[in-house]
Amino acid sequence: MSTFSTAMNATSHYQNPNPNPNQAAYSSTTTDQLNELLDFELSDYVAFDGEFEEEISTRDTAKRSENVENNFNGSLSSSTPRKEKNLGTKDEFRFAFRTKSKLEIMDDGFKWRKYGKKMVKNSPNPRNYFKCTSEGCSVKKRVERDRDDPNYVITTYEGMHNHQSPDSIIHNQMPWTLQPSSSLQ
DNA sequence: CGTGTTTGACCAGCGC
DNA sequence: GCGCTGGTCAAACACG
Repeated sequence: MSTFSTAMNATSHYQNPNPNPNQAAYSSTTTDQLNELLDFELSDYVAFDGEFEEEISTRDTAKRSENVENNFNGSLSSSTPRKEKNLGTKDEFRFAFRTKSKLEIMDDGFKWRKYGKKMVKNSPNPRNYFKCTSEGCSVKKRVERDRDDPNYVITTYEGMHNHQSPDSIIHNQMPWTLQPSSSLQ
């Protein structure tokens, strides 16, 4: 495992979970503020570079601690590491975080098109696959419920947006503001 | 009719 | 080589 960061408990400095280099930093909003605005809790997020490709959801069940509340806490690696297929370039950015939400679909300001849904091993919950619908933007995200705690939703972003969030342009809001979206599914 | 979702089929990587 | 698994495709479908 190489570099990754867990910053959930650090509400003071907060990185943009939406890997978009076009976006400015929005340091003025805290998770508390978000939690008030939104009906979910951004409980954990993990950014990892190209070398750290192990998926959260592939954590070995047998190795799982009963203390789920520790979240990932730097121990995301699975005991059965599975080499993932090349993401195209090693520069491909991946980013996962976990939110406490009743809704699986977060409106993060970008427009997503669902292109797949799959039951995955070791999880009773299906995984949903989304692509950014913006032309020329190949960012993908995966959304699934935490098998340990169905109250949590695990979202994994893959790639960088090459455009601005339509929502941030129109409403000048945080481009990565995650909002439960009742309009989707 | 246009847009987005659903879902079964298909493909590639990996372990045995 | 074969089976398992995760990821993607695309036709069919639903909905406004």
